[in-house]
Amino acid sequence: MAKNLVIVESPAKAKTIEKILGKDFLVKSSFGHIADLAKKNFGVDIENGFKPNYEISPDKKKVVADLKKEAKIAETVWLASDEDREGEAIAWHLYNQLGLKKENTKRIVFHEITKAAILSAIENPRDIDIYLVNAQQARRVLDRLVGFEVSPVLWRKVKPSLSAGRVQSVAVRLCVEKEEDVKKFNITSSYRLTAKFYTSDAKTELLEAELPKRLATKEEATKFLEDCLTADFKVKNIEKKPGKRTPSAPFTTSTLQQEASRKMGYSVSKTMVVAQQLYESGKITYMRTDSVTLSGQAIGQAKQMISTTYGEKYSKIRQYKTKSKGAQEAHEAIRPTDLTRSKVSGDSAQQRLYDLIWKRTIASQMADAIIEKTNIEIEISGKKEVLSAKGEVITFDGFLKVYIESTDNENGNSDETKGMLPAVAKDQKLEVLEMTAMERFAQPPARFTEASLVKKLEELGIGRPSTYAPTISTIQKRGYVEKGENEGDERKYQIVYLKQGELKERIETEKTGNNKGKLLPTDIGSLVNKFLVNNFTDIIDYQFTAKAELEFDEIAAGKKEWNKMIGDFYHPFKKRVDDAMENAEREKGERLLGIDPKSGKNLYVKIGRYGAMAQIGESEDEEKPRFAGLKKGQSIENISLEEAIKLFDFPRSTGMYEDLEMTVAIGRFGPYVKHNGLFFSLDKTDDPASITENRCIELIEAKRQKDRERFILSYKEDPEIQVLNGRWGPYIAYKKRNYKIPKTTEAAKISYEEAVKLIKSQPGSGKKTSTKARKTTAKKAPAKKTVKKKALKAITKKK
DNA sequence: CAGTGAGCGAGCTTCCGCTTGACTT
Repeated sequence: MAKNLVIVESPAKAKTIEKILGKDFLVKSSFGHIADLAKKNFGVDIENGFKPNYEISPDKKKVVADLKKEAKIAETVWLASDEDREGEAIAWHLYNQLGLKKENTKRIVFHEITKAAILSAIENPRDIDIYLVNAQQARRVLDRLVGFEVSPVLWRKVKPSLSAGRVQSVAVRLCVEKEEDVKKFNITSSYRLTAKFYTSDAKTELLEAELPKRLATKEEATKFLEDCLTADFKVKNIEKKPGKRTPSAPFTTSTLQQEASRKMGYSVSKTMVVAQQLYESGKITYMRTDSVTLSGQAIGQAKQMISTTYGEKYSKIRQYKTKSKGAQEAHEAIRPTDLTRSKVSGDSAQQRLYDLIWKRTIASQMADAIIEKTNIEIEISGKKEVLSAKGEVITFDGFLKVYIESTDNENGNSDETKGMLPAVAKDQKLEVLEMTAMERFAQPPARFTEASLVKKLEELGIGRPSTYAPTISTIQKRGYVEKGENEGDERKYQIVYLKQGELKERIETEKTGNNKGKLLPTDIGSLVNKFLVNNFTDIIDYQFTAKAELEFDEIAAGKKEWNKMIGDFYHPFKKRVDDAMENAEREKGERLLGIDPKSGKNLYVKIGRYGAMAQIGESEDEEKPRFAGLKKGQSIENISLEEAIKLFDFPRSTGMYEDLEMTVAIGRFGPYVKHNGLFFSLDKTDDPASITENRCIELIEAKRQKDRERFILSYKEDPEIQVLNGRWGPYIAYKKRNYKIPKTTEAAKISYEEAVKLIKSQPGSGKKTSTKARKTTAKKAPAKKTVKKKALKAITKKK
């Protein structure tokens, strides 16, 4: 039996630490937070100083029971959760929920998992910092109040099941406003003038130069080239300037997500899944961090590695400081646990992500790259304008030997790719090969990608490393934003050029407006944002979190009561919630498109209970209006009358199959074929307006084939029991519930008796209908809730 | 989960941060 119980947050960390501490220590994990505000009645007692009502999270009951058992028999319990606000709260909840005693409980912290750091932590225990815990309670309660007060207003005024929150609503706002900027942007064009010269009679080397300013119109560009037809060119000046480049700091969660997105095209959640795998197999340090700090041991190892592999002059020890506000720095930067390991085993995603992390870490401890910048000015006889040729030569590569950071510059600007310039002498005459004036369009602001939105949120101090990926997926799941799929449309541009003493013109095309993978606000997203901006300006203010953080800091310093802060916020806020509930206009985004030619009635588009829809006729009329949902990709803002009229062409009969009619319609989940009471989804490439009878049959047969492949076994004794192939391997399906099959048994050989045994031994999973039904029937009359609501209202009215 | 959309009124939805499994298209 171990004398000491150490509790950390992550199980992978527990394993490592147990090895370091040896047999007198049992190291267990809490798996993050163990307690949270109750879900019902806000989980906060608003009338009693916002007293939180904590309960053990349902999925942590087992963990807590286990920890309690171990704590009881341990001589000393060491609470070793992270040293930040949330970690302190975890320690406090553990203390309370496990019923620990002050005399044998110790709070310890460490920022890196090394023997020295952990032993030193054990030497220097402290008490739980209740001020820091209070700051966390304030944060938690604030988020609950904002989320659970504002969301119901949206259900009432926009659409059910929507959500609002301190973090997600700002994320949506950023996307909506970016889109407005893009729409407002005036795309102008100008002419970029470039020239190519021979630098010697041998005509072997070319010097490329550019006119620093743009020419406004085609006329101006043509005039300029005409002037050059007879001009002489001469090197006016050569200037050389030294420069350097410095490596970036080691990865944090946010910068790792950005680089993995730019270099490998990973979504932020993909990056986190792969990083977690690397972490769990001990290859990298913790992947949810806002710190750029490397441990002394890692820095030492890097120095050693770099010196032996590349030479001493490539090594430069660097300590980085975080630039992001609100960073809590409970961990190290993300780095390989062993820097001598430049490659790891694992699948290709793991190898690539590891490679990225390894290179970034090593580069961060390497010398600057030294470059020489050259600028050659070229004179045009008879003109005052001067052409400029810029070049860059790396004289010492330094960190560039292993790592080059990508940028968000999507146009691959030619400025970025400068090379070495051919040797020329001052006053040397140059022979022109060609001169080109190319029409270039101004670039509208870049829309956010998942990763660039994370970057922006981090800059604003909104959200935490553990929530960036979930936030990005929440705003997509709620339908506030979606990823663009348009790879761009063709655009023509003009070129005027000078070659072999002649002036010519031509037209070329390029792709523009590529929004693939960019976050675009949906109708719902824009509408919800409009509603929130109008009614809850301060909550979705970009500074709201930053201001709250200042107050959390005061609470953590013991200079402010946390419930006082919440009270100061809540009372005016609640007034606006009530006001919006009562007086705010319902936000439907209604737009009159025109007249439906068939009925002569008005055709509208608006947001309904289930999303964007088109409507023919008036809701107030005696005759019910006709409705049709908008297709994916259509929006209230852009849809034309013609497109909207087409939506009412469904359901449409497409023919017969097996003596039964097939109809095509557009449902909640997209277009489908209905046949014999069953539904078959159309492919993305199928157009419901023109799909043929044969194609419908094909779809039906394909689905049937797939269902057959899913099937493995059934039993004579009870045909309701089936062994099926699912996304995660074989499972047993019985009466709409699903049951796991142990990995050791072969699915195809399960006997009826075994199957029954498996079903009996498990609660089963799947449709929640049964549990939900139980819940609702067991619930008593709901009178209580409404009474309480009314009582609350009366109280607020009095004030 | 599969043709909803008004209204009657029930019951439900919802937050952020800390962590992994469990999830069954």
